[in-house]
Amino acid sequence: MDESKVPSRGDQTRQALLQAAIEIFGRDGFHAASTRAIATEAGANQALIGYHFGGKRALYLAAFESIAEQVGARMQPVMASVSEQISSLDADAEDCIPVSVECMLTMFSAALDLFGKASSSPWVRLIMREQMDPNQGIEILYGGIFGVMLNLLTRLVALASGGDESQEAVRLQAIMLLGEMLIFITARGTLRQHMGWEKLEAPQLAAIKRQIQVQLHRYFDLELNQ
Amino acid sequence: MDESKVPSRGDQTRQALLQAAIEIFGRDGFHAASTRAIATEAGANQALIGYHFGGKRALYLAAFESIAEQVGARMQPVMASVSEQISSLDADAEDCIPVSVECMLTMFSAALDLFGKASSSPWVRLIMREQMDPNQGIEILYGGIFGVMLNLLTRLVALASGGDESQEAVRLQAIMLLGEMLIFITARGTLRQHMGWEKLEAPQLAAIKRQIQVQLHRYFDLELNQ
DNA sequence: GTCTATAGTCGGATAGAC
DNA sequence: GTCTATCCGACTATAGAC
Repeated sequence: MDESKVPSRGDQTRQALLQAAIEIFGRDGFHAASTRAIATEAGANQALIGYHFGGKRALYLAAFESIAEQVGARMQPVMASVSEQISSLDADAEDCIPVSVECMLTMFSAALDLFGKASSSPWVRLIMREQMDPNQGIEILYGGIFGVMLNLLTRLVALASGGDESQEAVRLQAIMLLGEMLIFITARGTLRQHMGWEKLEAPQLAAIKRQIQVQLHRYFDLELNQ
Repeated sequence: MDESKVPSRGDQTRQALLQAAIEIFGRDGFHAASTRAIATEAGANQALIGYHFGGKRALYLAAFESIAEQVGARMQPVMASVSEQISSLDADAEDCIPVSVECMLTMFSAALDLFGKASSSPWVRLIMREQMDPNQGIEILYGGIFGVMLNLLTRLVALASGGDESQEAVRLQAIMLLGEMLIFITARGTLRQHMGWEKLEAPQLAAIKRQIQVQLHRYFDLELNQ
């Protein structure tokens, strides 16, 4: 909770356990992951999980809080910037559509960089895994980042299509756009097989972003001027 | 393997275990699901899993084969019809684009009907869960139905955009279109929250299909003539 | 704070009667 | 084919020495 001091021995252990937990829980899932494996990965003793966190489940939740912090730190500045940009945007303004589309691209780009290149980053696996366990309290992330993202995207679609953000068509379109991007993060196996990509790194991410740009420009009737 | 007879007692048990396995594995994941829970759900004895399938893991794989069969039975007729339709389609023909787009809609519609149905949601959960475990043998599904679907979609995108199906942009676009549709199946929680939909049934599916149609027509520069 | 040792639980597999 | 009973490994949690 307090990062102002030199980390003590206990803090180091705590941190190592958190990092190992994200790694192992993400790789094996909650039940398949054993506290022994996590302790080994962290170079700590298994009994210390009980001491520092109270138990396996509590460590799991602590791992999500840690992730939520990191994701927030990366995405919130982008979202704030986009929010600010459109708050001063008139729906009748001439540049309304191109600016809106540009904002969408900014958001998608940031998300792809964060969740995509982070293929090395184990917490993407953990988030995706958790995605489908309705029983968990991971609304930390959904109510948080993803919800905000989707709402912002809906406003942008409304602006770019001259509609209202309460319209069914606008909201559906926003979800579809989100899906276009999310598939690159969630269906990596398909991506590897269909594109022949071994990695998801800068060149691949650039290709994806470019295609999203093409798609958005065609959809919103803009000229491609790259 | 043979559906020509009245199912024997053993076949009934086998079938009940498979269905329960899809349900429980999908709900809890492989490790968290216990053979006892599956047996109870199936109204069968736990020891029968060993007898009929050999063990927990083998039951798991059998569940996927069962899903693949059922999905294949529903999707293959549609795919065959689309395949046939485009095999007699000239890339320079005047109606090439509208026909291709129509074929895409046919595929999406069939897939949404199949996976959107409440009765198939246990499959969907199981498939999605497996999506992120790279170690599993779920090429049962990917090498099969999904691969064929994506390849067909790629050919349609190539035809409709005047490109070649080996082009990176065409293949990425096909994945993006797939993502647009899949998100409605995979992210039902988001859908409920963002659209205020309690169910995913005929009226909702119709709205989704309509928006996909709008999107495809705008993307491929067609007039909407509904 | 960290360790060793272990208590207590659970779950997959299987032997063997019917 | 189905059932009961049980073995045995693996796991989490914790008591207690340092």
